[in-house]
Amino acid sequence: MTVSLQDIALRAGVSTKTVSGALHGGSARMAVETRERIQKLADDMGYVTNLAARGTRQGWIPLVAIVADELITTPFATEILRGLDNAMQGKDMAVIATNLSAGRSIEQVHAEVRRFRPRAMAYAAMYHKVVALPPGLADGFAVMINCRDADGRVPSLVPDDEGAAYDITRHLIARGRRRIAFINLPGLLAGELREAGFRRALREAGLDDAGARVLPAVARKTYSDRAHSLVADHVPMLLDGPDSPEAILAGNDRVAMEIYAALRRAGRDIPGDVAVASFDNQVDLATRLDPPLTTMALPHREMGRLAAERLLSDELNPPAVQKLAFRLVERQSV
Amino acid sequence: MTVSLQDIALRAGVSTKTVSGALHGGSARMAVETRERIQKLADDMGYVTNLAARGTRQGWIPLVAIVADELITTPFATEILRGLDNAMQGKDMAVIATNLSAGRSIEQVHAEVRRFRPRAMAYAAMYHKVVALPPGLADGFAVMINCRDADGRVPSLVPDDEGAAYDITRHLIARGRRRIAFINLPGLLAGELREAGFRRALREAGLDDAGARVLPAVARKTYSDRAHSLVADHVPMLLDGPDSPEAILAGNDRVAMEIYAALRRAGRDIPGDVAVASFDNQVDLATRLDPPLTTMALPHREMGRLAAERLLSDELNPPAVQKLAFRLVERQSV
DNA sequence: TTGAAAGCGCTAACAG
DNA sequence: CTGTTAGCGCTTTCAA
Repeated sequence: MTVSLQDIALRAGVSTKTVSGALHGGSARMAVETRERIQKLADDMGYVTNLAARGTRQGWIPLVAIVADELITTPFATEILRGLDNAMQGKDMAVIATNLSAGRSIEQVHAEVRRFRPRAMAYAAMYHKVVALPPGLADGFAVMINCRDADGRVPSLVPDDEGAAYDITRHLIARGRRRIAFINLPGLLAGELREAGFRRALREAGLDDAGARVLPAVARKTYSDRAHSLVADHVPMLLDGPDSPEAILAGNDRVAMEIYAALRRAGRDIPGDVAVASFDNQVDLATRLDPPLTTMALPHREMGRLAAERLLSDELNPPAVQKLAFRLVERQSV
Repeated sequence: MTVSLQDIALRAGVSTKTVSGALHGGSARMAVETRERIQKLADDMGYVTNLAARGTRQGWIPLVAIVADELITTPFATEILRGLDNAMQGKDMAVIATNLSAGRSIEQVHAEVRRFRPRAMAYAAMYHKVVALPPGLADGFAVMINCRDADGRVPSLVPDDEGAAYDITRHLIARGRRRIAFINLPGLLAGELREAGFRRALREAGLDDAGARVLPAVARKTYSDRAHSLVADHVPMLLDGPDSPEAILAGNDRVAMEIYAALRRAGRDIPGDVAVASFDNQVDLATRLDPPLTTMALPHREMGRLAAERLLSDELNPPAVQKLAFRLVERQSV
């Protein structure tokens, strides 16, 4: 049924080794005539390399595995995978992604995936977080994406949330806004870091960071898309209170969208009365809001790209935690 | 370094066959005592099955491959993959997905992927479309997802666009709306089918389908997210013209979002003055619009689930083209 | 119930 | 420059 090197060798009247060399043997010196004859023959016979067989010899299959903490379900994950995929193009590596869902521990999934003998594995998280990797797995992953190992033993790629909040806040200040409120994502590492960056920017600008209003976007302890939103309560409260804000910073673009609706209901103009800025750059949304939303784009693509590098390199002393900068995408809401 | 069956056999003082049987041999009869002793030993020694090696023997690796027409980049793709992934859970199958990007032909990618000796392959498209599979590949794919083979030789799973448009239009009519406009997606099979369903529903209700207004959402020949939108022009024109519509059907949720903005600018209430309905159910968006959007959810998850079934079955005469129903998600815009 | 040996398709090492 | 041989880790006969 399927044709093997041996079959070709038989037909060509040479040894399997010769065929192997002719087809895969890189720059091995060999009569050009023979090589071409064999390549033609292989083509005609419909030969397809058997990577599984090669794998037994090499000890690994040209496969890179991502163990994802629910990651694959989010639109952002696709950006990470895209970055990875692009970087893998031409490297002759396939990407295999597994979700860490429903009652499967990291160890279990790690072991399951390892059976395929991938070249390397990465761990990826949906939200920026700290992950406590089980002891035995310290060197089971070549890199952690969008998260970092609690023990700091595995090289990590994380977004620089603190810096991003600092940057966007400075941007708002530079545009003349001084009273800035922040409707943040509660219970998330990203939110915590962003609050720090927000306050640092205020302090540096000589604004009162002690009095700064940082409010949670939802009623739950931890932000979730489905949790009951508080935006519709917060915004009128902010507008009617003392020191009505000149700008509102949103925890993400969906929150920003709700802020738009609330401001509109209150009859305020964006950005005339109140500027709005945010984090994520969920393109579908941000470009279609009216006015289009100024927001900090997460470095997802970049993470994927760097992860690919790390996965393919054999470097011994990779950097521990690498913080990746967001990108300010200026539209018309500021 | 890595421990093999032989290593265990040596330590246990039995043959490799015995170890193989003990660890993977299903219900093969064997001294329970021996089996348990070996399993324990394997565990202690940190044994991990080598699927590549097993693969040489079986002829395939427990892997299912998706060749995707740009698919992975869209949020909907994740739904298909999720459905697939869920269905594969417990089947001990991994999913490997490859993009068909930048100058790589279907044949090329198919051959590349086949080298891994996957159990089966599927072809998936981003938009509902007809794909002309190269002659040789007719049985290279076990199933086509979100598209169908031009020659109808490969079993296909496609969304029932015609039926969905029919259903949502009937829904609008049932809610008392008679003058309905449709801002559709030009140049796409989905749009074509939906227009047919839309018109069928109008005809059946005794409404004038000849005079029905079906307008393209963008200026380009083929719809794209980035093409220049015509919504802001169409909506006022419709409202100010004769027979101002009581409902507007949108080609997708993003278009619906723009319709919301245009109606708001014109001072119309949704759904008081004009009802809005749509296709996609892009949850982030649809639930957050004000009012939340009534829309037809695409059967992506279902496609993934059914694809998994087809990929794992050896059935000889699978159904040719299977149309999957959308699901009406009622919110407050109608 | 267990063991020995062959073979899956490939590549690496060593001869010729 | 090409051929022979051995072996990767596993499963599958066929014997014991």
